[in-house]
Amino acid sequence: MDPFLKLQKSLRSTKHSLTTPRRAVFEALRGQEPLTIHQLVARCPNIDRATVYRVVALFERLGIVQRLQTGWKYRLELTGEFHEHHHHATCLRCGSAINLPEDAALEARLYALAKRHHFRIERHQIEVQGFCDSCSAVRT
Amino acid sequence: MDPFLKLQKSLRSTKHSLTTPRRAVFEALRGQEPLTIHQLVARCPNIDRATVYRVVALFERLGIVQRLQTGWKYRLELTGEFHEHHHHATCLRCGSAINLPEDAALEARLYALAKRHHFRIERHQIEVQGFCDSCSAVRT
DNA sequence: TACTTTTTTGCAAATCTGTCGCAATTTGTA
DNA sequence: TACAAATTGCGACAGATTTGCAAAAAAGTA
Repeated sequence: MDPFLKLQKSLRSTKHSLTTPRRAVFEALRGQEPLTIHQLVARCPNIDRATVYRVVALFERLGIVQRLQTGWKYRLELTGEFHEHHHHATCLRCGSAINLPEDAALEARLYALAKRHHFRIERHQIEVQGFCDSCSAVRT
Repeated sequence: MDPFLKLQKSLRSTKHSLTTPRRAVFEALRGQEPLTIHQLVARCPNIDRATVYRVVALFERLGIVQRLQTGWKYRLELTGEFHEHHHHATCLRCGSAINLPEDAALEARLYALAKRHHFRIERHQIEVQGFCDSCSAVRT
């Protein structure tokens, strides 16, 4: 389903409207990499900083956006519903970030683990740090 | 090995001393759940906010502490070396954070996935959001 | 369409967070 | 104990995030 329609639907069903600022934030986040709030504000021209914060808060509440801790500062990105779900692997040596695709069996185990602890998962993120192919070689 | 001795060793080997503030921060973080910086400061009586920030920065550099994104604000906790490794589940409704224990099979799958992508994992974190037992009930 | 009601937004002010310089205090060492 | 180096507390600050409120935009209704 088209992410845009999904956004509309998600807003409608919670009695919110699809306004210009909300559309702008959504578009800005559709790019490849997760953005810092600073970058996000920069990519939403003519939209007040306070409004961007308010839209992000709304989107987080609706499960449209999630924040990740990448090193020092957090970054924002669309959740799996609006963006292909994947995991993030960051190289400790060169700093590059690659995406690891979803793995159904892995997710299944995670859900089972949570269930054993009476927790119902709605979303999840997996972050790994290590060495990418080329840096693995260099590091000996 | 006793976590405390480990801390001493870690500090010594990098020419840092085990001072009162550092001991206090370490103790505060040994509790069950990860703490927000605000909670951490509150649990270190008579220790200046700036000092707590400085200790946390030092501990992060030494790999003693790591920061997690649990919902809205980040939280701090001891790394696997000083604390048993586990995953975090944050309730979207009440905001509480619980720990899910390590699951060997799950980790194995994650490592295998990374290996298929030529990435060598050194560390990882898994964060899940959803509803805790009591909030699951309320939400119906 | 014209009018009313409800949501959103922009702006400015207020509040938090995290950082920095520096003098005073504590720790390590001989 | 005395000296040198490391660490802390305090006050001041820059940047991040939130809030109140009036204006603007969107939704609902006749």
